[in-house]
Amino acid sequence: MGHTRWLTDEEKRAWTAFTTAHALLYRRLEQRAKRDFGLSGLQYEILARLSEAPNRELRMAELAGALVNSKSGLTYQIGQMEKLGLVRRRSCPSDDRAVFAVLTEEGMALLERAAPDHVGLVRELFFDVLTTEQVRALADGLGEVTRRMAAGPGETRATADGAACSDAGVGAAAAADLGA
Amino acid sequence: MGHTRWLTDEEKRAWTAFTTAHALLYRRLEQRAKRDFGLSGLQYEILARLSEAPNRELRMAELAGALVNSKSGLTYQIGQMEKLGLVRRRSCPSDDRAVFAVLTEEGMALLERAAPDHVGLVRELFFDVLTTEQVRALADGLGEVTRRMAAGPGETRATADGAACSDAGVGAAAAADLGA
DNA sequence: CGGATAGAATTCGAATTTGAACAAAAGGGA
DNA sequence: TCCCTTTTGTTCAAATTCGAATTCTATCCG
Repeated sequence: MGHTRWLTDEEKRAWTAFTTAHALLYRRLEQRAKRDFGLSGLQYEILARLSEAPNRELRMAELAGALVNSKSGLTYQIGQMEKLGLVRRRSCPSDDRAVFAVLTEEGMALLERAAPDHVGLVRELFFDVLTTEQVRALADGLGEVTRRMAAGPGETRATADGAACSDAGVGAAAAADLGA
Repeated sequence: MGHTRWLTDEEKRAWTAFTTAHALLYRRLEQRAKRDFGLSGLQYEILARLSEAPNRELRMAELAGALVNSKSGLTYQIGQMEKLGLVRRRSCPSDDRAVFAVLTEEGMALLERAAPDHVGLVRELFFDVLTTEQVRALADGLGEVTRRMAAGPGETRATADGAACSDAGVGAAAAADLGA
């Protein structure tokens, strides 16, 4: 309704920094991962997410939600990675509609090789530049932004479901933090 | 060299929040702009950047640098937008290699219609959720991150050049802040 | 049970993005 | 002036992404 409240100079500065920093960082990370390990940015993220998931596996929809990617896009990428042997598909016994993407040993091995570089770059370009207060502000502020958006509408809503369809108690409680 | 310094829990939280918040925000903004005005996210950004530039025009390379996009990608998009009449190309008299992308009246008019929604959404989803301290931390911290990355290596380096090739003193000193 | 509705993933064609190769022009010495 | 290197923007094919169907399954309710 009422007229628009435009951004103040500082808000504008913050917004530009936010979007630009993200774009530059993502580009750098992707270039590195591609050059040294043949991984696209999305592929790295997929490996990382799966490595942290309970059985190193996630349902397609959950994974898509976590990555904020379209379902069809994920179908495509998982297909590519399956060809490469980094991931395999497993269908769910109790729900024939569901499909799990499972990290293979090869996939895990590749992630373990790629992660140090990735994390090193993130540290160098991001965390080494920020103060602890700034890091906390980011975690808190952007965490809240994320939480609200995830709750509200939008195509990308988590499926909730939880730990149904579990394959077996293979243990392997998650993995080291190769996520970032 | 030395072994990797992995991320602390808080760093991890910050990094996830940073990437996820950006992805969710971008998606929302793009959906809106597309649905209501037929503009992709990149197209909106192009309009916004041009509207703020000295003569409502920028050289292709400068624009690509500012948007953190590839040159070829920009060529394509400017082509599309030229078809739509939102932008036109102007070549530079003093340097035959250079090409300016110029915002047309139509383009400016469309931006003026789209900007209130865009900014409104940014405010609602982002700034209304953050405290002033958090906004400052973002602006300062991520601003510094950006500055360092822009300085260092990477395909996306600004061309510096400045205000050569100016067409004429058409005035129209920039425009309102439709940027964000 | 039967039928309607919703959910999960994939398919498919169109649009976009990417990166390498290219053409054209500027700039910089010898 | 004549090369040689750099800068600019475009072109092109291949890879990726997007979104609207499509298919198949589950779930709910009478």
